[in-house]
Amino acid sequence: MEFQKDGTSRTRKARGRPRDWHDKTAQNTIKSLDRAIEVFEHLSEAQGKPLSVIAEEMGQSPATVYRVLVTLETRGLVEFDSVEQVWFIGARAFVIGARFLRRTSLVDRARPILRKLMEATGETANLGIEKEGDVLFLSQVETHANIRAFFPPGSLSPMHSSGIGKAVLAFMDDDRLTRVLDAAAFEAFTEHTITTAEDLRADLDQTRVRGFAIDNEEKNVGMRCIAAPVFDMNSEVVAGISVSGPISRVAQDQADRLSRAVIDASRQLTQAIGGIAPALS
Amino acid sequence: MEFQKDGTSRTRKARGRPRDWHDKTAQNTIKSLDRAIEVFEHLSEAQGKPLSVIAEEMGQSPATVYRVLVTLETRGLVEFDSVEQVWFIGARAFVIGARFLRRTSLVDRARPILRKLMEATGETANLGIEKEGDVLFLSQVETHANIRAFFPPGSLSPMHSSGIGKAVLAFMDDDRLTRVLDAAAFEAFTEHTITTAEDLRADLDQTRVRGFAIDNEEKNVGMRCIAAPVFDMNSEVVAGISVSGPISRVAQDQADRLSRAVIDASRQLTQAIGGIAPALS
DNA sequence: TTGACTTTTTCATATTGTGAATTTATTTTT
DNA sequence: AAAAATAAATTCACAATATGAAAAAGTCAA
Repeated sequence: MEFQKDGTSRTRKARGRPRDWHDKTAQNTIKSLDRAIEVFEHLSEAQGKPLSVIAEEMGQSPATVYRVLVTLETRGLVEFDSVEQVWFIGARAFVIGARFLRRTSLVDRARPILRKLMEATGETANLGIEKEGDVLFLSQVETHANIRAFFPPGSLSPMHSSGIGKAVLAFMDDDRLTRVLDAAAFEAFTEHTITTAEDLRADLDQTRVRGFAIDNEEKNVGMRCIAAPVFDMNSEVVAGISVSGPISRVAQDQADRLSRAVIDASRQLTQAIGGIAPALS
Repeated sequence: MEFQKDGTSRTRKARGRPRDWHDKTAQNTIKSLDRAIEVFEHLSEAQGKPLSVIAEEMGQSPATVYRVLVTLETRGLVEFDSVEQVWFIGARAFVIGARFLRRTSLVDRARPILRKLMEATGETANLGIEKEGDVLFLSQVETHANIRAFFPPGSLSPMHSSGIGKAVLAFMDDDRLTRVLDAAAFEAFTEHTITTAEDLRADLDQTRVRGFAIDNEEKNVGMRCIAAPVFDMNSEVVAGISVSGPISRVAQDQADRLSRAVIDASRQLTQAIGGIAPALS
C-alpha cells in the first residue's frame, strides 16, 4: 500500500457535508466555551497566579473567571493551591493531553508537511531520525523533476555527512553529542566530507546560529541538502526534515528561499507532534 | 522554592473566603462548560470516532456535541480527520496539558538523571508520582533495546501493582498510606498481583528494608521493574524512579546491579530538588 | 439516479451565563 | 485589639446564548 496522495479519498465514507465548508462559515462555535478555553489557555501560559490577577490580565470579570476555574477544577483540569491561593494546570489535563500521542506517529504527522514542502520547493523532501549514531530515513516525498535525490525510507547514513544528521547533532545536548562524535568513523565519501570532530563541531556551531544545516556534496557529489531540526515536548531533537537535490537547483541564490521553507516545515512538524522549539541560547 | 507540601501555611496572604468551602456549595460551576468538558474527556478515552457515535455514546444531541467539538477544534484542543471523518485529541491539548509539569521543576531535574540511568542499566527509566491513589507517569527515557517496557507519560496505573507505586507507598506516612490502601481496589492484573492490603503491607515492609521496590510481573506478564523513592525537603516521598524491562534482562542475577543504579538515581534526584532522605528508622 | 445515511444549519425557546454590587473572610495597619 | 484594606465567593435580575428538533446539505453505494 502506501502512496495515497492527499485528497484522494479513495476509501469509504465521509458522508454529510464535508469538513472545510464549516471552516469558513463557522459561527457554530459556542461562545461561552470559547471564553472558557481562553481562560484555560491563559492559565497554562501564566500559572501560579491568583484569580484577581488572571482576571485582570485577561480583561475579564473576576466572577466569570472564577466560575470557569471552579468548573475546570471539579474536573481536575486545573488545580488550586489553597495555601498560596493560586491556580495551576491540573494533572487531568496532562493525562488527557497525553492521549494525543496515542494516535499517530511522527511519520504520519510528517507526510502532509513533507508533501507541502516538496511542492513549495520543487525538491525531494525527507524525514529522518537519529538511530544509534546514524541517520535513519523514515519517509520522503519525491520531486517531479527527472533528476532527483533519492534516499529510500529505511536506509541508514552516517550523521556527519548528512544534512539531517547535522541538523540533529547541532541541537543535541552536549553529552549525547560527545558520545556520538566519539563513536563516529568520519568516513570520507567525497572531497567535501567533513572528516574530523573539530571541523564538524565548527559546522554545527554555524548550523545552530543559522537554524538549518547544509550538506554541500558531503555524501554524494553533485547533491546539496538543506535540513532543519524537529523537537519534542521536552525540547529535545527527535528528527530532522530536509530537501535535497542537484547543486544546480539547490544553488546559492536559492538558499534563502529553500531554507525558509525547510525551517517552516520543521516548525510545523514540531508543532504537529506537540513539541516545543527550545529557547534560543 | 519548589515543593512546599500542602498544609504548610508558613507564607502570607490567602484572603477572602477560604477555599474548601465552595467545594461543598459549588453551584458556581458553569453547566455548559461542564458538559463540554465531558465531551472532551469522553473523546480522550475513545478517540477516532465520528460525531454520531460520540453523541450516541454520550446520550447527547449530535448538534450540541458537534458545536462543542467545532469550538474545541478552533482552539486546537481537538482535531478532525476529514478523510475518515473522525475526531481526536489535538496537539494543543497535549501542549497545554504538558504545562502541568512546569509547576515544579521535578521533571526538568529528573531528565538527565533518567537518561543516565537508562544508559547505565540499558533499560527504560521512568519517573512517576502519586496522584489521587494512582501512579501518574511523568517522564521516561526509553531504552534502545527492541523489546522494551513502555509507560507513556501521562498514563495512570494503580499503586499496588506498580514498582514506583510501591516505592512511594513504602515511604509514605501512615495516615496517607492507610487512606490510599482503604481506597484501593486491588485489581488483579496477573497471577502475581498483590491483592490484599495485608500482603501489600508485608511487601512494603520488605521494600522499606531493602530501600527499593520490585514489581515482579504484577501488572504485566513478563515485565519486571525496580523502583526507588524520591524525597522532598521535608523528607516526604514525592516521586519514584524506576527501570523496567523484560524479565529476561531484569533478572535475579542483575537485581544487585540494577537496584544500585536505581537507588543512586533516586538519591541524585532527591538531592537535585533539594530534598532530604529520611533518617532510617 | 435514487435511496440511505451523516453532518451542518436553522429556528424558536427557555435555560443559564453574565457583570455589578454585596457579602464574607483574611491580612495589614493604626 | 479594633478598624481599614484587600481579595475571594455569592447573589440577583436580565439579556444573552446554548439547546434540541427538525430541515437542509452533502456523500456514498447500488
